[in-house]
Amino acid sequence: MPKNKKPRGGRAAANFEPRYGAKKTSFHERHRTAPARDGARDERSTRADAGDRRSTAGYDRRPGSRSPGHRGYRPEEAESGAPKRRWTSQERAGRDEARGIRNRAESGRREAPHHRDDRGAQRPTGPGTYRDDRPRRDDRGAGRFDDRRNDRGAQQRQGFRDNDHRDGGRPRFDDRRTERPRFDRDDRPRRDDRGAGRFDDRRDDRGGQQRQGFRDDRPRRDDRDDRGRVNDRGTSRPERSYDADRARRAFDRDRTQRSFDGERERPRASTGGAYRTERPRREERPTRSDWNAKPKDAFTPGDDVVHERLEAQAVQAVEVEGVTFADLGLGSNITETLNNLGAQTPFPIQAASIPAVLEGRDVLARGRTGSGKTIAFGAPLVERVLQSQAGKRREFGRAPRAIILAPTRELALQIDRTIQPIARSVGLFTTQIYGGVPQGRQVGALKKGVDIVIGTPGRVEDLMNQGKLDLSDCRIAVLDEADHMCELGFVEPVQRILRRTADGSQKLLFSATLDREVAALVDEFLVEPAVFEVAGEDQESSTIEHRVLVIEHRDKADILTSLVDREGKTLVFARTRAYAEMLAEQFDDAGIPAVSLHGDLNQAKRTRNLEKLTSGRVNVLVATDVAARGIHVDDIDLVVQADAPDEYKTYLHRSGRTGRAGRSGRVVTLITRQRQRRMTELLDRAEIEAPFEQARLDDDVIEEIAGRLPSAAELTA
DNA sequence: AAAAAAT
Repeated sequence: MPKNKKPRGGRAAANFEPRYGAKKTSFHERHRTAPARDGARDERSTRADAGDRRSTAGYDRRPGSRSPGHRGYRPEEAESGAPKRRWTSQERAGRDEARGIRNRAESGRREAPHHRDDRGAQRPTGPGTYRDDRPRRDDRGAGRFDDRRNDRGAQQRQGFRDNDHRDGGRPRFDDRRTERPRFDRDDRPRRDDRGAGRFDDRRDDRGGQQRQGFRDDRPRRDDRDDRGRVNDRGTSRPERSYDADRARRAFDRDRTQRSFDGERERPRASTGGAYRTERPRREERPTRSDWNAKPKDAFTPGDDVVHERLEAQAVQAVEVEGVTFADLGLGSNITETLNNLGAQTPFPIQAASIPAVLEGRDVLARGRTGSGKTIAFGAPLVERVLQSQAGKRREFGRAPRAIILAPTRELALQIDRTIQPIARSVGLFTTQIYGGVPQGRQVGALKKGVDIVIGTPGRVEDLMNQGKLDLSDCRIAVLDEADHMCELGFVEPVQRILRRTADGSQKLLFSATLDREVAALVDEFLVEPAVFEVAGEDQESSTIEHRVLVIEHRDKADILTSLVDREGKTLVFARTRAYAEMLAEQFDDAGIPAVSLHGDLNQAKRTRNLEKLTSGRVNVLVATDVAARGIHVDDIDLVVQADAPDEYKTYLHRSGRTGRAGRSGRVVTLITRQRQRRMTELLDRAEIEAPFEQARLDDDVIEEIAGRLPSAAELTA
């Protein structure tokens, strides 16, 4: 029902006093209806309006209907009250469901709709008890993150050594695009899986699996590819003329700008050559005469091999020994701050990307979150902003010079906690721009003037559109978790934001699983990017132990409780918010303090719950994939996947929450028999070796994983 | 399915 059809005002209001879904009434509305009521009742009713209208509506006209302790107790309701107090179908459903749950025993007595009841109806069914009206867990204790910076720095750096991602050694980028003149750009058709693993001489076979997996995971892309190929041959060009035009315009502008952008001093042929492939690629592709008609210099040689050169650009840890941050070109204030953050000497990804960023180049880098990646882009970003402002006064209300985008609010917060001290050490200001909190403070900061914005796409775009955030002077844009930011739903806001940054702005794309998914952005926004990754970040050198438990679905709830009933910090991943919430309550009911983290919680609670795990006030956090990427909590020694992920990348990111800082970590994934095949394929794609074990509730495996029994290895040792 | 704006 459209809102404006709601009965309102005058007689209508008098007859329908408990209005459907009308939770709030304005002062004016209430007083417009006043004449239709009798005085005394009106006064009460108005007071009631200020509270929960629905819970009192319709009851107040009969004396004695609100006797204490019997809220909603109304024996006469059936005769006189019912016609006026209609329930929405949702309420009715909730009531019926609730009655069912209570075996109808109490249905006569408790008729008032409890709001929680209808939630119960929607909750996922699962083993284990689940009571809706039970008082919620205690959420007292506001969490603050602030003072952990120093620790974090150190841990981040150490974490560098562990293996966030499996695909570390493999170039995933498709170079196909490079054969196409940039003017003829359609982002989509370029992506093609073929050859994804081809350059991986170590595992040809793997490559094959990977490619397949790539398709399986993303049918959407396949569609595009298929369509794209058709388009490439010019048969259905008009189909996407709109997109193509838009992209082309943006591109052309960008391109022109950059070609003559002396200030950026982009290395062209010379450095580009360093990233050039020696062997011709794409032999499986037919020649496109229409493309060849384009001028050769429409695209640079460096472009066509960025992706392929990934592996060759892998930075070896040895190569950076003895190098200091100062050597890389960072100023003394920044260097000192990095030291205070626990970063004495650069790690490979930093050693590689810092000079490139300082040169003004666009950069693509793979490096796990919390591995020094934040510093890898953050420190040179601060340095560059500083240089670009050298000699200038920092004006009140100046527009930001750099923006960093992250996929979740928690990650944006975390990035700011690392970058803010670096920025402040040279007198620059950062601010967080993300949703779920009032705009006031953020806008206030922008008004005063901020140099570096760190945020999530939604609020950034919101403020942009409100005219409160001006990115036109933004010379550097960073995408953290760039591949994720290129997924459906994210990529469009991100593109719109990037388009509003200064012409020719420098782009930095970072992720632990950087793959061809970023091609759309790379094609539009990056110019001769330098591509880096860290050698040796593979699963063989990982400190993470992976296991898969094949279980009966009916045992799942109890097995989960059993797994989580342990000493160390445990992070449980669930696929949906509702299930995450349910599991947290289930654990709590079982006497294991647990909190949840997902998008149904308000931001205060999200922040607080995460902090509870960080601080150790609870040991169990049940989260959706909101926590899969970037979230850095020390000492998580067990990751439980209550639901198996659908994508290998998700598996890698989730499991990367443990095994940090060289510590050991365990990842256990619960699946049912039917899922074994899919799981095998996923693990293949991720190049993870994990034994599958049948497990029942009281099996030793579970005790062992939870750490209540020594493992076989520990026994023999 | 989740995330990312608020209403």
